[in-house]
Amino acid sequence: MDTPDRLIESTRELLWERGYVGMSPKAIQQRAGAGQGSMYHHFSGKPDLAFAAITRTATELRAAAEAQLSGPGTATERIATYLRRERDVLRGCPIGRLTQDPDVMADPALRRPVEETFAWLQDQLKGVLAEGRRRGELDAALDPASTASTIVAVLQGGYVLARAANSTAPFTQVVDGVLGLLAAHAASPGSSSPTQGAHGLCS
Amino acid sequence: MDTPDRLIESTRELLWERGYVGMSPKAIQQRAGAGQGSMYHHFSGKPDLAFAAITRTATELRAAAEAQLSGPGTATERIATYLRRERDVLRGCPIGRLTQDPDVMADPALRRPVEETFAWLQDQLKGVLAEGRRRGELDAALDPASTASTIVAVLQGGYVLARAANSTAPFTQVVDGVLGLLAAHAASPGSSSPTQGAHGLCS
DNA sequence: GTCTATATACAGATAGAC
DNA sequence: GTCTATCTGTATATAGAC
Repeated sequence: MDTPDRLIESTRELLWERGYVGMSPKAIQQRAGAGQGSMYHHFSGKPDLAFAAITRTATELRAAAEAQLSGPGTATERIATYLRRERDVLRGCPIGRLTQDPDVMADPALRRPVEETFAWLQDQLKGVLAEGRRRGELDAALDPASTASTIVAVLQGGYVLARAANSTAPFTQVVDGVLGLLAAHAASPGSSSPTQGAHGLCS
Repeated sequence: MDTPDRLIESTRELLWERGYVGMSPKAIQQRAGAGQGSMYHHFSGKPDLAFAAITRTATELRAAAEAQLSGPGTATERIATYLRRERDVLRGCPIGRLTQDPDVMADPALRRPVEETFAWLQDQLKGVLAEGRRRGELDAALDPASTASTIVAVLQGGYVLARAANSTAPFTQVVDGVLGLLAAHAASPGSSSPTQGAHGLCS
């Protein structure tokens, strides 16, 4: 790995652990084993490095989600694969945490990949759910868009609860819960769906 | 409001906006209209002030939740009142955001009120759900504990999605979604509940 | 109680030698 | 490309006068 790469990886880790505000250039350099001059030769400064780090993390996250969501199996199975893949639950979501970082949200360039990643993820899930519905795997009354949002919200909230409790248990619990809900919306063979309202997993 | 109070309020705001890591003593003083010496006379330093601020915020949050959850109405109605109360959605959750703050989570004294608030909230919701079930308002198969966790996760995830999108719409959407789910678990009059698994809102 | 002075370290770079 | 100054400002206090 060359120096720019090590600097980006170092920045990614620190961004995940401490956020943009809690990360100093010095810490980036030390973790990367690079000098001051080296860092400023390859990058214009902290925002530039953060941009490279965030976009790389976002790209990886998309690639992973895409792999799991486009694998074999029913819609529900693929979503289960995605939600249950191995995660560093107690470290939190490397993209979701940036949402709380005032300096990231204040900078349009840094903010954009965060916003786009969430939009993309919701859209992917929506696509999988819509496909499941078309194939007759899922209840025709289920709304793909709001269900997708709810799944992402449960995921992000699961991280928060896990960190608050310093335990992965709440994360596992809510993920199991949302998957159970999805299972409850499997189309009953031979019966066109009943159910009420127009909301998310319930609609 | 006396000087210590103004300092605590100032700290609460900064903690909410910028987090512990992003908040300096100088900023606290300026916002409170207090001098350096004054701040260090009343508080031993940044951690001491943060502790006062966090516990105050936690206390207020509990009082508000308790008021809404113990009001009149069915279990579902009270939870709807709680979830739909006015919130500064785009500012995020003042307690939940601390979960991402490395220096808060590393300090047991600062961490405890965060952990306890989430535990308390889940327990309150669990109580309301259990009561609703006892009264026959909710499906007997619904699990109060995991449903409570899911509700809190959706709430916290809703904040994340809202901040990512810079819009309150995703928050409203997921809150409506989870309330719709709860409505779908209203005990059907005269029919003992069907449904599958043992998970959260679905169980 | 509040103010001003002082202090050490770090943040976040820039400049120029090698 | 990398290293070593150098620089301005802030972080986070402590000390002592008033």
